[in-house]
Amino acid sequence: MEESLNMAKALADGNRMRVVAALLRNDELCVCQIVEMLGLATATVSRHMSILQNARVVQSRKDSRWVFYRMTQDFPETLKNWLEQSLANSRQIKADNRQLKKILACNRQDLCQRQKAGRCADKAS
Amino acid sequence: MEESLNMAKALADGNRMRVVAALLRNDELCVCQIVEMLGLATATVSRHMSILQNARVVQSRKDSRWVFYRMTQDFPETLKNWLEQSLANSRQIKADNRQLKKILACNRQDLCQRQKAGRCADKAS
DNA sequence: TTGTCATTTAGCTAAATAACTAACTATAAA
DNA sequence: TTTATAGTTAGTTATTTAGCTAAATGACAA
Repeated sequence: MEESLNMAKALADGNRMRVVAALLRNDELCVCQIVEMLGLATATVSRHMSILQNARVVQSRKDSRWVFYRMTQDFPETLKNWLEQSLANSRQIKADNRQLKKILACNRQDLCQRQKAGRCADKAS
Repeated sequence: MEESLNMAKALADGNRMRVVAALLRNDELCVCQIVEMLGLATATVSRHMSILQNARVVQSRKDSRWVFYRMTQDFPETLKNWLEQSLANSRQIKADNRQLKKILACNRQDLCQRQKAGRCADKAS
């Protein structure tokens, strides 16, 4: 039960659920992009991502200074189906997807640097 | 997202997950039977059940003094599938199922009365 | 090497949660 | 109507968790 329980716990947080929803649509996201989407401190996001990773919901790949996260390959199809169905009509998730489009259009380096003050997405709009 | 999140939170507790696993196999269980299975105080179990009910995971039916819980009809099939698959090999869940057989063989009234001291399942073994 | 940048880890605080006991509600039996 | 019984609700306490800032790590650039 421990594994399933960890997975349920990993999903039982609004911010982590938003990240998972985003990764179900977006293949791969960089920490700074997730930070931008959630509007939380980088350290907080990092901690969320490590919870998701420990639960084997996501996996990470390091590319020079950036860390990218994606869903694990063995994330249960059944759970994926549930999330896709149940989140399809969520205002929050729809808004996140819209914002992500803007975020993905930004230069990552600029994004990271602006996370000490302004917002890329704001600038892009 | 709120609904899905509440459902995930409802499942993100070991004791509640055990109850759900039990209800996936047992159609309907009385509070005192769940108390016996989990080995927690009645009040604690009652609170867990109300969390599951608020999340629309379970529903209740009152029969004179007893309250029976079962899965809601609209509990997502996808989630049910995930739980069945991922919990199939859990030691804990298997042990619970074995114990439930003994519990279901007990007289409910005796069970309730003995919950102030001994254990029906112990007596039955 | 030294400095810079993206992320993680550590340490702290405030809020949420699970457990218990005790008090309450509702049903049924005496 | 009183008394007993099965569950729920309230109130308390201890643990867990999410958030922050600041310090540490690891990779690249000068």
